[in-house]
Amino acid sequence: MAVLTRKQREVRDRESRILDVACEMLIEHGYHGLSMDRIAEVLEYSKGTMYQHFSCKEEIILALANASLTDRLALFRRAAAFPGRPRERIVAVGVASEFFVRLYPHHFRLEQVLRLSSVWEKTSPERRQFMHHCESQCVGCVSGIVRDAMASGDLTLPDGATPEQLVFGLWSMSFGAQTILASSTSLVDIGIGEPHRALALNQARLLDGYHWRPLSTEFDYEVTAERIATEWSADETKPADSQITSGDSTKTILSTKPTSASAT
Amino acid sequence: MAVLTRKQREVRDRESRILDVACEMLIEHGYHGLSMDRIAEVLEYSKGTMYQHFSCKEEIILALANASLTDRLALFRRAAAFPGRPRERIVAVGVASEFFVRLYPHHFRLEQVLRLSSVWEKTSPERRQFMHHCESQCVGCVSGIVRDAMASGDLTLPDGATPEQLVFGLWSMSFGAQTILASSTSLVDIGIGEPHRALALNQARLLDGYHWRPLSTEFDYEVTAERIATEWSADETKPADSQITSGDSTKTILSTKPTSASAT
DNA sequence: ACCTGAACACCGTTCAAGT
DNA sequence: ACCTGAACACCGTTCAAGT
Repeated sequence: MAVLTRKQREVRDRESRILDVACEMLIEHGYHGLSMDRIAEVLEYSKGTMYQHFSCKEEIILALANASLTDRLALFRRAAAFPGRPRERIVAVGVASEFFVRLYPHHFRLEQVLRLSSVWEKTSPERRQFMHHCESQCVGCVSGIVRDAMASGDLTLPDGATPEQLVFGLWSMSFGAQTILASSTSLVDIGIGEPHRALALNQARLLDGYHWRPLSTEFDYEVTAERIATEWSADETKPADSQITSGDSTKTILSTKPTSASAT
Repeated sequence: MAVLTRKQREVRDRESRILDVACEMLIEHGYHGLSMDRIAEVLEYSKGTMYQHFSCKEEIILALANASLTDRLALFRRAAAFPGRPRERIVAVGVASEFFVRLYPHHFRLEQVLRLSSVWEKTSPERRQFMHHCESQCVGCVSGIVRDAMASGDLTLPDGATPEQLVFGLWSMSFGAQTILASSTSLVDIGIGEPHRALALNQARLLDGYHWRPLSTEFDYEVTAERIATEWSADETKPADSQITSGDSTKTILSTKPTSASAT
């Protein structure tokens, strides 16, 4: 294996330190609080040096998002590998999503910023492609489960409907709920006390609407979700030092090692 | 009624002209393309004058969003007043949403920007409150229909579930789909050819999951949707001059006048 | 009373000059 | 070869000076 030179190590470390500081700034002061000036000032580099790592401010944001998305993909893959009936595996994906937002509470704010066309257009094709790769792989994970369900007879899609359409339903609902949630508009005064639970229940209803067996009225998926959650939580060892620098910090949860067998 | 002085008229006209130009800039060049400098330059006002109308750039964006939201509320109210069974009225709300995105294709980009905490925090309480008013009224429209369905026996919510939870499901799915759609990430290569149709079908499945009668398998809501759409389209007279200046331009569609009776 | 535009503080980005 | 920081163009916002 290639051993990095001292120089290369320095460069890599500096890059991760830039990302760490940028992430903190974004969490603390939002999009407008993130400035190249201030990152350079905190790290005591010159402004010019920043541009050797990232060609523009937007690239930093996309790099941060890609870091979280990599871990999300790992979580989704682990969920898809959950041993159980397809609908239980979908529940596992839901749990994975919840873990993800807990692990990266700031991620949805990154996505919000990146979805602004004036931001997106400034990013590099390479990083964009990586992001799309993660996204389509995540979609692929879920639509794979859908196909398994169809193969096993648990699910029969109506004429004209595709697995992707169903996945789009789950995705848009989850994405919408998380975005509404993240942007602080107090949901409580609209009457939603537990948004995460509300999301899970609505997703279950959507799948019921597709007649995906066993229906949520025939099987208690909430206990499945809790079992998966406690199982995965047990794998969380130490909270770890930094979120961005080393993907290692959360490696334990992200591995796809087999979990205990599930009830039918 | 109070007749405006010449001065007052001038001020009001100037304000609407500022909003018009700002809207164009946002559509054309995105968030970063909107600058106080350039608005002032186009309208040949001084930068200082801008701040007599809007205390900051973000206020302009929120004012634009409030203008569209006012019309959305009118559309939702008209939809809620649709004469038919509750589930048909929900379909009418869906059609209203589609009309809304056609009328204000830029609106979701405004919301995206406003949901950035660093933007939102700079806006005035008055305008924020107006936005929340519109939002909660829209939610209220829909949850009213849900309650009607419960009263008429078309819908029985499971223990612990609230009308608001169901509305949250519809809302998050719609919001998520529109946002994903608006931010250009080509959905086609994920396998979603007609996103709007996919959204409508998924919403129908969600309501089916709640056992809201008649189920989409028992009744063809697509023809209901088409009937409402053509009916409303007939009311669209002239395309009108400006979107923002006069709410009058779209008044015809937005009125809540009774429509023709619906099939059971 | 209203409007102006110079002035200020802060951006992102570049690049000639250093080491 | 790499790093620096002055310089540039462009922001949003303010406010003393005008009319």
